[in-house]
Amino acid sequence: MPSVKVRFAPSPTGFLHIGSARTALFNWLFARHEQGQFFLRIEDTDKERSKKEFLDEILESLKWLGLDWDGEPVFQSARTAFYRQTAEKLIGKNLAYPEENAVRFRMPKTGKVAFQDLLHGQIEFDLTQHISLAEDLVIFKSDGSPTYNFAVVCDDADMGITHVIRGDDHISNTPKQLPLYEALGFRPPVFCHIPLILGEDRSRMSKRHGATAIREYQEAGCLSEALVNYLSLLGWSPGNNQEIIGRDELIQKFELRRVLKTGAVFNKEKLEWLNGQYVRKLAIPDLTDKLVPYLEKRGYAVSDRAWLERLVLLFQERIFSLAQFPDLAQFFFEDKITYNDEAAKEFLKDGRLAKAFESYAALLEGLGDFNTKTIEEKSRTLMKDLGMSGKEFIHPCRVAVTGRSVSPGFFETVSLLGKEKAVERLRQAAQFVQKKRAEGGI
RNA sequence: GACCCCAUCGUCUAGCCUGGCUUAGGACAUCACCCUUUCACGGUGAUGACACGGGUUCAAAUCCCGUUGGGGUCGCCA
Repeated sequence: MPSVKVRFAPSPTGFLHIGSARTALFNWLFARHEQGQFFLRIEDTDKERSKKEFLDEILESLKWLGLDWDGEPVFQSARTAFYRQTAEKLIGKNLAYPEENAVRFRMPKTGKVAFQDLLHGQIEFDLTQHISLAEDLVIFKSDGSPTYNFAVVCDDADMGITHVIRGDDHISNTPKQLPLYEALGFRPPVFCHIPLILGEDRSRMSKRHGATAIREYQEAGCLSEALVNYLSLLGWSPGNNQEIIGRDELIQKFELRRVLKTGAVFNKEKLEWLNGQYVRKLAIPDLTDKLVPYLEKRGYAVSDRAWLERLVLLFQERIFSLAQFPDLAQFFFEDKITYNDEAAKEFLKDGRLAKAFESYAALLEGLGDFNTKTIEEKSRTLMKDLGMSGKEFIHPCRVAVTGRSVSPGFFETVSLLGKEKAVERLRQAAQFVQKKRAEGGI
């Protein structure tokens, strides 16, 4: 039993597309599960459209996803001589011929081309009925470079690829490639055509459906393990009801035969949910490390690591992506806060507030220990003295201190914000409500 | 249009290969309730699907055929 050899063959004519990434993932998972090899082949025969920066981004995205490849990537642009020699052989046997500087392969004109697809079973094409198969296939362009279908066959054979796992949009390329294998005397690999990732309207996922570049997901604060988990569940499942599966477990459980034949619609909400699950599982120091770049991007520099980790702990349960963090925690970093209109309207209209804020500011100012427990105890005593309920007191105070109606636990927030800021903001709020009342209410 | 592929809740899916154990299971989303100082997390519950029509069979989501629907491909792009 020869060991499994698969490949992922991107063209550096764009970023790593989410659909391509899933194809790469299935190849990688299959190779690792079978303890085979996963190669990278760069299909850069299109001189016009191939760009170095695209290549760099694709490689970077693959690394980020954790899809490590074996050996060095093979570049088709460096193998023109090999393709040319192979084409010469065909010409020598009169199986191909030059025509206006291009070379065409004599396609068989009658009969059928059939193959066993690992997922679909027998697939066959009647050569007399399929329009695109009627013409002789161009294998070398007049600019001297090989065509896709030719280079693919030469390389897959030369690299000893045992399984070609690719999108099912390639099914129609297979009957063009098979006669080439035969003419060249190569044994064809096992083909496995997997379904595409679809957009909401069930057409192949593209930019108009939303983010398609892996990099965009990375930048939006998606965790790579969550994306890998999500992508693996698009068109495949372990067979039980398991939703959370890490990389190692994926490798262990992945079976090509369990891949579905139906295209799957990409669902952003479920990805977010899954990402949230992974965020929740992270150790605080790790999560903090991952969050720091997002803070820096916003210009929020934090020198007190211990404080930051306490803050991260407060938000770990409520963020779905890393990029949300600076927004949700904004009031911890900005000196000045502005009141959210709706929040102010709803929670800053109680006539007792000016006095309550003043008293509360004074109380906090006098506190020795500024920990959550002490703050909560003293705060509750104050509420009682003021004759206010928890809701009547806490909601307005939250708006006073954070500017919004949503935040982590109030007492934790006050504690972490620190005495100085909390007191200052409460006094400002006292002035604010007084002024508003003088003007005739909010 | 021709050729090819596909068809279970709105979405991702289990079950289909090896027909009965299925009043079709889980997850996301939605709704309700619980927890609670808000949001979120967590918990409980609800709504919700075998595209249709023929066969085969004692029995079909599961096998076969057709219809319909959707998608993909028809380049000297990859």
